[in-house]
Amino acid sequence: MAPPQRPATITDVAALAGVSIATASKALNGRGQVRAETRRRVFQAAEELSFQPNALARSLLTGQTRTMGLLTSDSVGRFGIPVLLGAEDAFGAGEMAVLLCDARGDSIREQHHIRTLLARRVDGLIVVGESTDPRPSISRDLPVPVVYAYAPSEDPDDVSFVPDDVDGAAQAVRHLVTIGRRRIAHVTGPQHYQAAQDRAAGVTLALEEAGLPMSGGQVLYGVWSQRWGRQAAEVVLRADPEVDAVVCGSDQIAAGLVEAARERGRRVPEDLAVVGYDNWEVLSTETRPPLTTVDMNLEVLGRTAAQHLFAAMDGRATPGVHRMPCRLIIRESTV
Amino acid sequence: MAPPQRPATITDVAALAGVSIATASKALNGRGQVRAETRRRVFQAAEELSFQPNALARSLLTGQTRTMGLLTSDSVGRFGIPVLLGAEDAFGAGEMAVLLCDARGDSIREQHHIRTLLARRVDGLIVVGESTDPRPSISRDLPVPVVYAYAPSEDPDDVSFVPDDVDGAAQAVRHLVTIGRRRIAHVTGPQHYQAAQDRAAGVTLALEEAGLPMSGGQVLYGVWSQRWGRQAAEVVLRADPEVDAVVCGSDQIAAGLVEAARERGRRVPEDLAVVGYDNWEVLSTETRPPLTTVDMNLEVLGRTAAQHLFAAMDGRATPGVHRMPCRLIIRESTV
DNA sequence: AAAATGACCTAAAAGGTTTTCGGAAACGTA
DNA sequence: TACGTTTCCGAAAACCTTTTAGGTCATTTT
Repeated sequence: MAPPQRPATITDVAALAGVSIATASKALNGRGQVRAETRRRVFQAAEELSFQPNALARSLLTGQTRTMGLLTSDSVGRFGIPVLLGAEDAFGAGEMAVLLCDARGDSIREQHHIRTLLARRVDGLIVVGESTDPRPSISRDLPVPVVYAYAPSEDPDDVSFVPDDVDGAAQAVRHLVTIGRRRIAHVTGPQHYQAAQDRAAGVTLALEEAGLPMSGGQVLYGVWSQRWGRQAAEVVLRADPEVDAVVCGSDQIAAGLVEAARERGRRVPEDLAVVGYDNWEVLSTETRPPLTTVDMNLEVLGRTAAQHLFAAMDGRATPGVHRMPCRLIIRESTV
Repeated sequence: MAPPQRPATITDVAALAGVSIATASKALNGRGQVRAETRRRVFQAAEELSFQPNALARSLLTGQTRTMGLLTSDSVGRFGIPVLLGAEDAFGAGEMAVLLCDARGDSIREQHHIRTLLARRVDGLIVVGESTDPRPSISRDLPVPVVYAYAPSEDPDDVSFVPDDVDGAAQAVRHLVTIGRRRIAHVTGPQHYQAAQDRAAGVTLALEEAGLPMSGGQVLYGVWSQRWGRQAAEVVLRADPEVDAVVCGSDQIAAGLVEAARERGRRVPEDLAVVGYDNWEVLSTETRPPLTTVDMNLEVLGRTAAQHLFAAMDGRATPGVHRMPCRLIIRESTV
């Protein structure tokens, strides 16, 4: 009556069904020759004992743990989560488990995590960065495949997935051109960020395509904050009072810029169209008006990285930096 | 010369050191009697082969995986992450690993995750909710201890850790009273949320303590958005034009309320002091002015939950709902 | 009737580690 | 020399599952 303290093993099942261990295993896994009646008995016994095969024993034997390590350097949140969800989707639901480690930007801690993950015999590793700046490779001498997401590896022989920021920013500009804007400025984060450089490159490229100058004559680098967005509004408006659109390097910057621009009497989007970046919904849908913004499709990126890790575990890896397309989300901040 | 394809086992180490497997194991783990010279030889062999004990085999034998499952129902982010970090801290760095599962609010998926986590023989489970509303217990008949964080279990025999929202909101009001505010309103989320009720109760309690009425006569329930904060600003100002402070149920509401109040000519904090809730830094430090807000200490909560899980794994559980203190972060939105 | 086939099942090995128990030296004591 | 003690080490069991290589029996073929 009382549920067994020790979980049931296949030995218990076999005993209850009156067969050998081997037969029980084959019946449960649908392998080998086993009579229908026998199979039924085994299943019934397993049911009765609520038997759950011990994944450790199985893994020890097969050499496959069906577990991947997810190594993040940021505090997981912003980029780690979409990768996690994507990874869960990529392998059939619950097939694969994810061991999560946060190195908190400390490479000693990272090394330590790598060691314990390997001791647990994970089948593969996904390394998620906190920015798109290239990071040192960890793949040297590792016995399992590694895929880098968001932050690419410095080693071109590794497999990396990053958002195509150049194209994302270019899409934003093309959209603004389409709706008739001609004096377009660009406000973004610190110049030393790859993301800031890429997005600036995309803006520049698309402006050249359209034969337009950059309003204010140059990209405005700053920090990734709302505060800088507010400051930048003044700079932009002073440099070119006729400016009719701004592409921002992040939704935070855009939110600040919109707020400050409205206070200075510019209507958004009528006088000034504004585009953000990240589609961070808590910001981009709550500003007034809601922001047109570039979505980096992080869930798709995460899922793709996971799928690729799966492929790499089968020995089918395609090295290099893969740039994943972004998509423009059009809301009311651009007509 | 070439590094071995197959990772080294203790058998390899023992062979290289010229001892038996048992001796090698004892030497490496510092157990049993083994001569210093022998121990040295074993360690050297292990080093040379960069031996890393197979955690699967060890777990299979000892019955301890040093792994816990973290089961979230929201999309991990907002509440799951602090708990994860706290959990990592609670067990010595890297001692314990965390298997992360997101049920995405689907109880079928949750059941499935529980099964696979048990099959992997996790030592314990932490269940993280997305609101403080009580949730169904999963502890019935589980062979491992379970601790609930943020959302308590409906079963009072389970162990739950939740923020003390009543006291958190009361702290906010007491602070406002201290700085001389006398007409205090409360704007919060949907009434059916436990969090909204608790915070409203805390505000009411503290107002009664101070012998003050609630500005507007009643709590304003709405939704947890910035948009509602903006609407609520008008309601509050119309209901009591002399209102001098508002306690908000979330930073999002507070951000919207501050923005709208300023547009209607009220200076914050001179004319109207505003307190948020959550200390969601991306919002609370970036508004103008930065928000005084209630921090739920989620990392402490997570760490405590993890420590308690550790205790429960040793059979020392203290059932019940534990309310963890919040702390008021004072910034410029209150004088 | 003997041999071959096929259907169904089982014993045993393998995977890597820890632990228990006993054995073998080396040494001191009577 | 015989015996007890201490110190160190090794054989083997245990954890639980999957798979391989046979083995047994009934049925069909020659």
